[in-house]
Amino acid sequence: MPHDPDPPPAKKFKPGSVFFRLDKNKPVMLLTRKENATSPLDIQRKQLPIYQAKLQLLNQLRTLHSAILIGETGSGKTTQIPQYLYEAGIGRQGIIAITQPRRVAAISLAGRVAEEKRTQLGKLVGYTVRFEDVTSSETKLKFMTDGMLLREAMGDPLLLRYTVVVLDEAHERTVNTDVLFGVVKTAQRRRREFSKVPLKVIVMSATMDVDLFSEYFNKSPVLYLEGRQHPIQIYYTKQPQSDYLHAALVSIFQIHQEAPPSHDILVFMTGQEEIEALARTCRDIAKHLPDSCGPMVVFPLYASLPPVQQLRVFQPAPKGCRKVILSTNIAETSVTISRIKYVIDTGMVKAKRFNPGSGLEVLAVQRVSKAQAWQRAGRAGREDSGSCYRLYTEEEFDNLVPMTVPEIQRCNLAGVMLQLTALGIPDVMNFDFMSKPPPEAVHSAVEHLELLGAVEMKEDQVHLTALGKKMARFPLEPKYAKTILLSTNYFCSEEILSIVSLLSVDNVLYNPPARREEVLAARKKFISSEGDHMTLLNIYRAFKKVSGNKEWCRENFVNSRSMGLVKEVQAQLKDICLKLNLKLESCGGDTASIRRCLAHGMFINTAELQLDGTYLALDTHQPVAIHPSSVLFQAKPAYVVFNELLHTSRYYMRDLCLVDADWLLDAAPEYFGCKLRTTKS
DNA sequence: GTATCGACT
Repeated sequence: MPHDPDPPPAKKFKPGSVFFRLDKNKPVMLLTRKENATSPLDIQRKQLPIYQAKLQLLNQLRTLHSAILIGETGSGKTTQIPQYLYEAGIGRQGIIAITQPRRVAAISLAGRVAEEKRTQLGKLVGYTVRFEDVTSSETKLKFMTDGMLLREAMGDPLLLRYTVVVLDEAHERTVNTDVLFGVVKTAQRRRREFSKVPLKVIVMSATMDVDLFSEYFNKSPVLYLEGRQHPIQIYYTKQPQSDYLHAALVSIFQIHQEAPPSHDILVFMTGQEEIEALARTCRDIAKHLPDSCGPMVVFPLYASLPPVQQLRVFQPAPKGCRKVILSTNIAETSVTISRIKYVIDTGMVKAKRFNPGSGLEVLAVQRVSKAQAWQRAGRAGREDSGSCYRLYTEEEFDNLVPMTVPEIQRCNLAGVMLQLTALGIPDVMNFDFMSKPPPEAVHSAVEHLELLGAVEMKEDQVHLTALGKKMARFPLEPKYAKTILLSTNYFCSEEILSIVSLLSVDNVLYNPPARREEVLAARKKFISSEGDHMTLLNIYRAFKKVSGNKEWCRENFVNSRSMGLVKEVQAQLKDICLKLNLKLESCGGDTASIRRCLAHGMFINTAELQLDGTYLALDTHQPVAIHPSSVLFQAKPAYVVFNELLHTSRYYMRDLCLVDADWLLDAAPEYFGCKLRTTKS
């Protein structure tokens, strides 16, 4: 298909190369691309690029223990390979698992494959994600989130129910996928040692960075598949841009003035605030454009946006009107929008970094990696050829790091280390990670688990305690699991379950900066002088009182979808408590019991008011401050425990609870022995 | 007197 790129509408750009994801010099199994969406399913299946390689692929996969499969989205690899294996009788003794980093992907892929197999979802083809298990004893092709397979591995480290594990989207390098790499590799080796049914591992990835995968899985062969990516013309700026927001604004309107109105624009930016600000600016400018230009609709897109507003980005713009979507990296992988013709890439992203020394995560705006820039560009070529405008020079692009640092190397490892220990991995400190996290991060995670009483060190080996074994049952950060287990001592498990559920769900509260006054007024009636935990609990109680009424949620700036999730999490945690034979009680209005329990569970995060009015974190002696979003911001309590430290302009404590010094001493007498001012003087 | 990218059990 000859490709004639559109002329660049923005004069200050210069064209780069046309973007094809696959390296043409590598051996590729397939070539042509046919498409006919109206044909029956079985014909559609045969028209997928992968079909022509079916026999070749099966011959290889039949004999290999591990394989790396490289292929673009659209090659059909995720839906077809599991079916090919099943139809060829490979792995029939057990289940073929296909893991995904995201729930929606697992669910929709299972639906698609069930349709192709003409069976009811949940029979031959099923899926398992948190809160939803659509499988049965007949299920042979099981789509699941990688977090779910990890959970299953805790009860069955050899994964004996499975004969094949397909790890999809491996290039995303999520924490769970990275841990799973090690878990399946270990299971595969041990099953061979114990002469069990072999476990076949197939790693599927979109990138060309295959050496690492291949090397890790015992030098397994790499198979390449042609995708169906449409060509995308890349443009770079001629000069470096000092202000990417301004550059984005100019580019949007240059495209708007020159391109046909049916061509939608997707702009990648870093966060909610700048997206909302640019959206306002765009709408203002669009109002004052000459009639020749045509109207424009601008939609922000980010994760904390309420669901109703998120759905708007999928509606086609009215005829003659251009759609512009300003998005965070949510549109890189998680949300796919059709009819995008132009991508504008600021080259920036907001991402977590981890400082193993302080044990703190920092959220910082930084440059994207090359792989991420290609991923963004690819969003312009899903149905047809497209263009990507990079708001940086080709030289700047060349200087980007090739790959985003895997998340496992920039996150807090406490949960991961507890999980690995609970899996019975013998030497977790030296776990065979594909990309090793910094040793300091591993050490501080194990120390944290020791302080919580989840593990003990014996002869340089990490051993799970009885408490740790219980903690690992909860799908929570270890400190929250500990707090739940403690709550029976304070007769307030019901309340703690609610609080922990609220804390473990993101974006429970919606805070649009433009409506700040309204938000504050609405929050006022829930505020507790005892801190943020109690305030959250008040909001949750009010939410339940109105049975989750959506109107109430909107009026009170509460995210109803997140609150629904809170309820599901709470039910799941309660279920685990019952299985552990914990006694669940409510303390009613006795909030001191709740705060006592929080003090005990989170004593590592204690801050003490100093004589000069500042606060000191007692574990690190780090000066800290109360975050202005806390309900205790104006107050000066002598002692607080907090959920997390946020490092921005200062070290801010977030989610605070007022506590008594005595409670802390009771909770950890040795730890606080001479730490508290009240005991020192 | 501050800002929360994105997933998952």
